[in-house]
Amino acid sequence: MNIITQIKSAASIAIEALYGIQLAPEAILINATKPEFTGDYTVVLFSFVKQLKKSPEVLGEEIGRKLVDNQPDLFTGFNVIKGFLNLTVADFYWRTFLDENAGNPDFGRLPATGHKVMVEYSSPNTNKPLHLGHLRNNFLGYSITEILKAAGNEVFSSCVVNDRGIHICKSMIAWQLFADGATPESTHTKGDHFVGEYYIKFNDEYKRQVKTLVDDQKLEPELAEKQAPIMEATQKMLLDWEEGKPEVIALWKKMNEWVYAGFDVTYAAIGSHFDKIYYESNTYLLGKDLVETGLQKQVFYKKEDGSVWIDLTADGLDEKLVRRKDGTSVYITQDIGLAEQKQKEFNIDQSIYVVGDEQNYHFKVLKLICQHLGLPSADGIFHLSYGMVELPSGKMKSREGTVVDADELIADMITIARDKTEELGKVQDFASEALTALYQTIGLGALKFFLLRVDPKKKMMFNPHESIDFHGFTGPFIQYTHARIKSILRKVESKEASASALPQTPTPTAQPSKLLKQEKDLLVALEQFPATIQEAATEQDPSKIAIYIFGVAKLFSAFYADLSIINAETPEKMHFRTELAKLTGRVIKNGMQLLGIQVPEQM
RNA sequence: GGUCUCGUAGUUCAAUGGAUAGAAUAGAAGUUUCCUAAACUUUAGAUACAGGUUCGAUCCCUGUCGAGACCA
Repeated sequence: MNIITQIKSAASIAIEALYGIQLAPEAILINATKPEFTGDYTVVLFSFVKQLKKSPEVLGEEIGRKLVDNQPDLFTGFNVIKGFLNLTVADFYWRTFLDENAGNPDFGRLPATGHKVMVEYSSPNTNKPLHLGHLRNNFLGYSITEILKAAGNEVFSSCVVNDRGIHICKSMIAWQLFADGATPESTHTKGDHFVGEYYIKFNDEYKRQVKTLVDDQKLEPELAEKQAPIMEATQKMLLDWEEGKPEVIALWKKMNEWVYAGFDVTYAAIGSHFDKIYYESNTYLLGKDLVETGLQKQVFYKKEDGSVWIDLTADGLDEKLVRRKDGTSVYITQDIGLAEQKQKEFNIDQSIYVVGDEQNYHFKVLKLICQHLGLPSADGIFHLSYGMVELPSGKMKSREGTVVDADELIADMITIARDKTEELGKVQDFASEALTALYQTIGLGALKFFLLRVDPKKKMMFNPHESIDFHGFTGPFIQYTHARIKSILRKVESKEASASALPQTPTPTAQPSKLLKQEKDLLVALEQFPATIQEAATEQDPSKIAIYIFGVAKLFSAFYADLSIINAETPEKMHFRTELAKLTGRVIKNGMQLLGIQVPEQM
């Protein structure tokens, strides 16, 4: 039981003893005490002033006195300022906490909940390479998967590959027209980039054809867009694909393979991993049966033209089409089918979709329809909606060439990491493979941390020239802190090794000294790790972890600047601080792991 | 037009209705005989505007202005 929970229940017991009124511990508000006041944690008294009919000052005095009297080994002092009861938690508590957890490699991990969760993320199109927006998606998806695991859930990650449809056909047509048999191998191009180039070629040619039709044949723009020969050919190819025409299918498979080979490289670099991959070419017909079920259950209704709809006006939305009059299904039908499939396949309680916030409406509708249909997992559908990554020039637009390519960005980050590291000149003793790995760790660490440190729900700004820093609230700062801790621990180890060669003198069990501010601040923060994981899992927000770990690293740096570990005043202090450094290093490592970021032993 | 989201230091981000609104960076000033200065310390700087609810509002409600997304 963590300290905040203990304070809540202790306060609840004290209040009942004093006033005979039962307050649920959860109803008591506990905050960390602000640094300008004495104490560690603060009970906010205002909320029960009315119920207990006493002034906040009197309440504070009485409750504070009772707490200290009841549990002198937990509370060693209190003071009341306005409506705030500041409590000082005993050194004994913090020392015990350290003793109990310094040797636990899984510190922070919560007990199993028995819940099964699926996290769907990444979901790329097979007609172009990944960009900065995908990176936010991938990092979030990976991180939330790790966080939910750490919070005790069984988690499956999945990815839905959008491998069919008109946009794929565009790349295919352009390849037929312009490639002259070129392949990624023959051009030494990464497969996804190779296919992406033909998607761009399609758009260029298409634009040209539309312009010609408008200028020369005076067609209306809308008509020209439909009648452009390249577009007509693409539409025909889509029909051929749906009919399974062998040469179209063969081309489609070949180009998709190129793209997957490219994606694999990127996924390996960023560490994305999926337990299950769904391909839309396999799943796009799912949900057709559910339309019939919905009609039978009268959740859906048929219009005169034969199209099928659901009326969501009672839920504050509008009417939504679920099957066209020609019998073809729409996007959402497939998603309903896939939701059902996931539930059947994995028996999940919760299904999380990491998808951009432009689809907020879509997922609201999806969940409502599943609920109306009575699908077992419907209430567990959760849209982890994240904001767009914006550039100083505005929104990224592939048509305008303002997308930040994922592979290029990653390569740039690694180069910057290399340059900065070489500048500092601390890694002469590294082997060259170790250096390569280090640059990758630092470069990706900087990028991942930058994208994960802000609330996913909010849109964020990325300035390619300024955003990535290696100082302050960044991944590399935290990695550096970890490297320093490891360095100290190595030194302590070698010191102990040489000391143990000498005859042992039994160390007298000295009375533990009073905790210094730097030591206690760090301990108080470390104790919050499990609670922070719980919070990040509940709110599905990795930024909670990022902010927390940064705070820990900063406290360690302050501690490190003021107090020596190896040359501590007494052996008892040296041992205590070594354990403290060990646990700090572990929290940093485990916490960064939840963000998908590695930490080096040395940098 | 309808629905929704967002406006916080120069900039990028925090803040379950609680104390004097926190960080980082950029700015100013310091710290290296001592465990890695990618660090530490000090300093200055912000809630778009106008009302309302509350003991207390960045947070809840209404309106105005501004940015964005979605649905037609």
